[in-house]
Amino acid sequence: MDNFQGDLTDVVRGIGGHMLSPEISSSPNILPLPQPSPSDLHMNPFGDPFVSMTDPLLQELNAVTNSSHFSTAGYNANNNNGFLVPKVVLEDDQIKSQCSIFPRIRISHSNIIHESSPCNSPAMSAHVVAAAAAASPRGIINANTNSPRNCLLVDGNTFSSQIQISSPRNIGLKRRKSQAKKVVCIPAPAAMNSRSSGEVVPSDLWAWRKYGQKPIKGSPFPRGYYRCSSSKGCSARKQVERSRADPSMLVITYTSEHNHPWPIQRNALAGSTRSCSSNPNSSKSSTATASLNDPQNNTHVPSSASPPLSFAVKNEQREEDMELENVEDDDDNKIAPYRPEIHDQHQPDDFFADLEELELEGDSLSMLLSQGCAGDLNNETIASDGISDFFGWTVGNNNKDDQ
DNA sequence: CGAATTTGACCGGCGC
DNA sequence: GCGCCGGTCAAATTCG
Repeated sequence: MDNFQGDLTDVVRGIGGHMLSPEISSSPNILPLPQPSPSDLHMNPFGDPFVSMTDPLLQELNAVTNSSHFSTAGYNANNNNGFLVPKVVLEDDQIKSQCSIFPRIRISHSNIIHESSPCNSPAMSAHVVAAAAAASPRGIINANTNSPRNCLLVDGNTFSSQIQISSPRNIGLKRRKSQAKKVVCIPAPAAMNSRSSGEVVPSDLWAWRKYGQKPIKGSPFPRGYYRCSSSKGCSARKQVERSRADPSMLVITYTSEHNHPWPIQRNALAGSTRSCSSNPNSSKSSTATASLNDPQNNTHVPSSASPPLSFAVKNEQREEDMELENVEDDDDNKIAPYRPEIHDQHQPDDFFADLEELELEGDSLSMLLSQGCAGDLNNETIASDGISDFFGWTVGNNNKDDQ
């Protein structure tokens, strides 16, 4: 499929394509799609669209979490609309088992719509992991959290989301030069993006310029290094690598913050990746033109079945800050504040504030999906058009916005 | 020809 | 102190 960019566009496209068929978009069973909030574009210094992106489920999650306790029960009976009651699980024990250093809160939330089906069916699972701690002395982040646990099923497709919050209790870990990091784990689209490596470079609203690539010990996949080219002097960087545990997943680590507003139009400055700005019909340098829906072109995606489309987001707290915060942070649930450097924009004071916004006003995904609903919905590649428009991602003829 | 990517070299942190 | 490793630099290459 020429329209498919083998990057984040694919992810969202996949999301939209799976989640929002025309009938779904108009179905009363669809979760309400809140209106976009201007703050959505300002709450994520990393420029990670998924960070501020709140899936519609999060709203229910919020509703549930606002209740007195988290339900650990499974799905309940359908409601009148055919929804299953979302299961919200506080999986603290699980987190503790994962990391004995930091107490964490982990919220799993899922929903099922219409009908049940295996999560590994043509699926879209959003797996959001928010962690404020660096468990590894070297700041290595394990974002291989892509197991399709909880599923939201939309018209036979599944969706799941998880929020994992980690509170830094990094006492005893030796300080190491590190920066605030945010990890996004997304399903790797077809590997057709870059010229030689074939590695997929997810695109987002920011313009990134690759400045290096290194093989990572223990991983068969190299790690690509990108810096923001949306604005000169921007220190934002990201690293893109495939998950060694699940090569079908891409782990994107955002470091530093953008020191400039979120660009209205992508690639306002030079620095947009060729793959993003090039003609989507170009077979050579267009970003991974293969689709998640096209297993034949997914050279890096297991051919068994369409992989669950999932992504995870993890916050990393500066270890320096952690240590400082440890002095005053006696509350396990209090996260050391992360202070982005975008001065003229509202930014959360801490990660929980971030999460709170994510829940309370985070409706980017919904907005995206909403726009996707309003877009061309005539086939499976549909719904992401609105999303792509929103992010300025190149989809089809949308790349005219790049100029 | 300008811009983006590639890739080897270099640098600094960390463990031993 | 040395080596390993990750991250960055910058020249060469490639592309539009």
